[in-house]
Amino acid sequence: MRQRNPNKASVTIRDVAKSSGFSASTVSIVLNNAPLARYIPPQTKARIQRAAKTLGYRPNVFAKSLRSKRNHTVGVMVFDITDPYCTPIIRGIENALYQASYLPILADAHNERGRFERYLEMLLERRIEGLIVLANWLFLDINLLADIERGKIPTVIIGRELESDATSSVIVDDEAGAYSALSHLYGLGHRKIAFVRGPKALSSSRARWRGAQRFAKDTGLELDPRLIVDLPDQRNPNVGVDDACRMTEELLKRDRQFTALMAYDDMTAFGALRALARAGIKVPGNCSVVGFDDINPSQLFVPALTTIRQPMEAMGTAAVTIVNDAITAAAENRALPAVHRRLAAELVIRDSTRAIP
Amino acid sequence: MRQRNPNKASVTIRDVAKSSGFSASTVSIVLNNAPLARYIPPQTKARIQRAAKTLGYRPNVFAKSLRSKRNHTVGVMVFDITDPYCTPIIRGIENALYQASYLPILADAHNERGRFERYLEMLLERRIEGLIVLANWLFLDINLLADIERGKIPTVIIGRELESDATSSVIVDDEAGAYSALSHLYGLGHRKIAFVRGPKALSSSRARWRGAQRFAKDTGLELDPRLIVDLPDQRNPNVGVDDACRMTEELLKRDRQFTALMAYDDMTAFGALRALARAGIKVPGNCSVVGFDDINPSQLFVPALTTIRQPMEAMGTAAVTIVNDAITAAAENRALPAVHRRLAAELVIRDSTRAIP
DNA sequence: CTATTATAGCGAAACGTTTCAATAAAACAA
DNA sequence: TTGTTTTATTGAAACGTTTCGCTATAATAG
Repeated sequence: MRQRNPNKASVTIRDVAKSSGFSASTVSIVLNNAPLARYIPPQTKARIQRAAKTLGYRPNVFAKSLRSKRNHTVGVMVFDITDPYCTPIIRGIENALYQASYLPILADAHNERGRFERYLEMLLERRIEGLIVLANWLFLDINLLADIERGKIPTVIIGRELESDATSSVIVDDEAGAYSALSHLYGLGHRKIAFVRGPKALSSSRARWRGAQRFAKDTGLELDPRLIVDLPDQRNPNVGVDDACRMTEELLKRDRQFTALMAYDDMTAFGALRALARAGIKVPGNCSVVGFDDINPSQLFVPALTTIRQPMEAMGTAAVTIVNDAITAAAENRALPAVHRRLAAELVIRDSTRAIP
Repeated sequence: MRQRNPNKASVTIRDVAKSSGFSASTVSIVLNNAPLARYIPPQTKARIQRAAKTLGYRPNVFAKSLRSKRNHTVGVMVFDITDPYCTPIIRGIENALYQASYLPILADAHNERGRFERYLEMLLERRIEGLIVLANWLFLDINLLADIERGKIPTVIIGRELESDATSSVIVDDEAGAYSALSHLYGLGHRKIAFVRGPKALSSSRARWRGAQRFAKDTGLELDPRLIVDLPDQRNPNVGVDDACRMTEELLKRDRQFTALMAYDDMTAFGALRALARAGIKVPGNCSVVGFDDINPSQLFVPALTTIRQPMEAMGTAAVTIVNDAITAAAENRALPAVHRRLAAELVIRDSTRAIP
């Protein structure tokens, strides 16, 4: 049914050649502005361009890629796109890729290892030129690393630093962020401070706690172990808020006074806010609360949440820069060592914290 | 530098052929389980499979697509990925595409027409097999439609129904949703109800208002024009909350009693909640609030927001189903008329509404 | 006037597949 | 026996590009 000439779907470079009166080679050279285009007189160029335009010529990417081995495509592997933390990072990635004329292929692992692997396979088959992994949630096993390295594709991991530093990474300075969060509370006069820490398995959780400890040591602030609770090591980010609410209630039951609460992240803070509201404790009147991340809902909340902002869009941009450099390096056959960027987090003061009267 | 044989990058089908002792044709037939594979004895198949596996053969998608004109890729054009309304829909799309072994190419128009067009061009160049447009925010001009139809690619629009119904669509039943929202408030005994309506330019805003009017007519409820305000026709969804807050304050200044407020959407509701909190009005104690959409933050809010849930994930799935059907229809050269799906929205009762004492 | 170089363009090969048409052996029918 | 069908495999062409090497003319140098 679908013969060649009769209803030929798309116009090829040879059609342009025929129509303009030049050869396919010349057309290719002109249209790509290849080095040899230097020798081609403007008149010819113009004729070819015109022909291409009137025919509506659209080069076939597959044919192109088949020869050039390039396809201007980057894989973006997310662990859970539903996580509000993800979205601004994706925005940053998307925007930077757009500037560089790359297109992102999106893969969402749904926090499942098997899915991650299947997607990785699909992406490699597609011959993506680079890969950005957004490790926004737990358990990035060691051998996942092996999976990635097998691909020999320029890769950046956002939100996690791998043990072997062969793979580039972009992370935020959790420790310094937590340090400044606690410092903020301390500056407002708070001394009895409760902590809802993140799951122990998360490296970011450990780093943030280190920051808090460091601040405490630097200033002689005492961290009361009875005011510290931990979120369980579980994998479903959606119930994180419920967990946080529960842990905060647990904390309240201990019946130990505190005037401020530092949450592992904004989601945790939301849970804490709910628990406090239920207990009739006013925020920030009776208790200040500080979060971490500055995800989108935080500014909407009543009261708007004081938090440590991760520069998420910048993280996405940074990742693209790294991957882009790696791609061009590879194209020129130069080796390029892995890059590790650690971005600063920034305190954003809103309505959920207040000085002690 | 990069000669052919020496450091040949990837293993081709001919390598498998050589290694297994059969021809490239046979290898292709076996590996794709083509019709002719019927004649190939299991032994041969096994040998070929084994060779392919040990060599780590990965078929080159470009070469494949070059012949078959198929690439198992679908464009997903979003108008603003930052909008929390988007994420669950994207999740639905991604998941459904994954089931069908398609990969999504993500494009975010940032609400800019120029960017939309550039992306559309890039996607068409990529020969995407289908296109899903997520029109989550304003101004989808008529001629955008022309742009899309020019591509002759199976397309679905989510969140908007185009005037010419040549393009398939998936929308939610805004009118019925608003009807049930108002019905809920009415059922709780509310009679003095304020409205913060959406921008007039948005068709969904008009539809929701129609739903409210219909309910009012059906029950004889009186809609006081002095309790109705409109969000301005503007294009930045991020300041939507501020606008809503301002409009609600405007409403409060009018000094007319109301016991409930129906917001255009959840974002608007957040703004209203803020204004009410500032005015010292307790929700739901002194005033009930109902939103629309059920975006992620709504359940986190204190008080958790009563709202009309859009089945966003299902909308994404539905879009993929439509596009998938269209693609297979096109592959078989059958014409398929545009499909229009209207999904039901569902009332979710949480803590921001309460019966009148 | 001849040798060189710059300019202008083209033909053909190659990228890695899939598929059509052909071939050849084996199985079967007459 | 011969002729036909089924089974098993293959060579070659085609998909639409890009690029290498070649030719041919024009300009420049000696």
